[in-house]
Amino acid sequence: MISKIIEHLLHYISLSSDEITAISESIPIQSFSKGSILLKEGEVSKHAYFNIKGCVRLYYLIDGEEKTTFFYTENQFITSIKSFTNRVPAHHFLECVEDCTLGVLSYEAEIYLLKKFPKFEYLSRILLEEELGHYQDMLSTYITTKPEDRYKKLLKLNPQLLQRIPQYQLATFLGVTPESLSRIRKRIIQ
Amino acid sequence: MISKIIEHLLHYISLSSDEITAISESIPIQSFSKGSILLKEGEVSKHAYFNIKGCVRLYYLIDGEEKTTFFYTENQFITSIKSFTNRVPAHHFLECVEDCTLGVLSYEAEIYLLKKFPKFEYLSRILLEEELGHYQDMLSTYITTKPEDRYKKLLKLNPQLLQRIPQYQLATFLGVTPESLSRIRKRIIQ
DNA sequence: TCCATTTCTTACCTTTAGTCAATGAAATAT
DNA sequence: ATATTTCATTGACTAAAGGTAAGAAATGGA
Repeated sequence: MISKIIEHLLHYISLSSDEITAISESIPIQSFSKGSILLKEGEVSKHAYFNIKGCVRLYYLIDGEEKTTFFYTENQFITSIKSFTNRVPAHHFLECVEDCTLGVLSYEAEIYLLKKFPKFEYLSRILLEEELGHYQDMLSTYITTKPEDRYKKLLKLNPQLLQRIPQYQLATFLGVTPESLSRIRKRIIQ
Repeated sequence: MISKIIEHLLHYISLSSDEITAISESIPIQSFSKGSILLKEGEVSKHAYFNIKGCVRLYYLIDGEEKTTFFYTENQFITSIKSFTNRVPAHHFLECVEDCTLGVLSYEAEIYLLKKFPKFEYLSRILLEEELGHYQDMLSTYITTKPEDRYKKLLKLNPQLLQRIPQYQLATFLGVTPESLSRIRKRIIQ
């Protein structure tokens, strides 16, 4: 089977067989069981990941409470960009919410790929532009809507996600406590 | 005087005199008076900007209310990335909060620069990585803190900004109404 | 300088979220 | 299968934010 990663990248760029080989060899595919920690607070992120299957969440540990700020699902790149590119400790955790199949790109492999195939600079730029667009949208959504609206939006645009993650993780992702999300759900149904 | 833009870019990359000339010619410097609208909701963003002097805010018009989601100050790039790169209408406005001096990069000029100097792909990637890092941090801050904490943080880390922008714009940026920000300020002082 | 406009503050009341504790449901492990 | 732990809901109370309206302060022109 042609890798899911290659398939995804072909949406953005054409790839020679050399390039496909290099990518396949540089980004090994690994399985992680539910609950696996990909990155701990205080560690320097050594890998970026491409999510082939499963769900990974990004969370902060603040006063003993986990605050989820992102869920990565199929066909998304998972990067703790500041830690990964600047080699500084991360302030968050990455955890598999489900059993996951991920492409694993080490820092060294990224450097190698970018050096060997300058074309990948273009690809990186395009992917980053897309990712940045998502983040601009998300930040705007946070500033301009209330938790209830964000829940409704998620319910409408991404109902499958709600089936995959526990509600207490969703709650902090929406910016409220689990109790409040429970009340929001109650309010909406009636 | 060497352009502020060149000066800024030299933090990331070395530039030949050819490259400096190309950048200088592709990114003309323009003045905008306070209140100027750089981008309207519904328009396709035709320019990216580099902020040499002044302050530009990004805001949404929602049910007749302006909700500010970003303030761009000196040495920041201003891009409505989704609209600019995908040639689709923006959902927000860009407005000068002060008299501004901006470098203006048209879509065509960006294409030209990237084509003529492949090295700029690298530069773009680095700048985007940095920008994405900021957005990841901001999103996290929004999810994990309350408005009062965000105000205190801004007061500590960027007190000058508070002197430059009206409080009702700051309020929506913090995710509250102007009245609530007024109450937060009162709470803190006492 | 004065007037008009804009911005900020305050008061009152309503709505929503946070906190803490208890209970019930669901998932997990042995 | 049962026991244990984890998760979701609910209630009672507290804290914070929203809505509305009025007035004070600041700003900007003419």
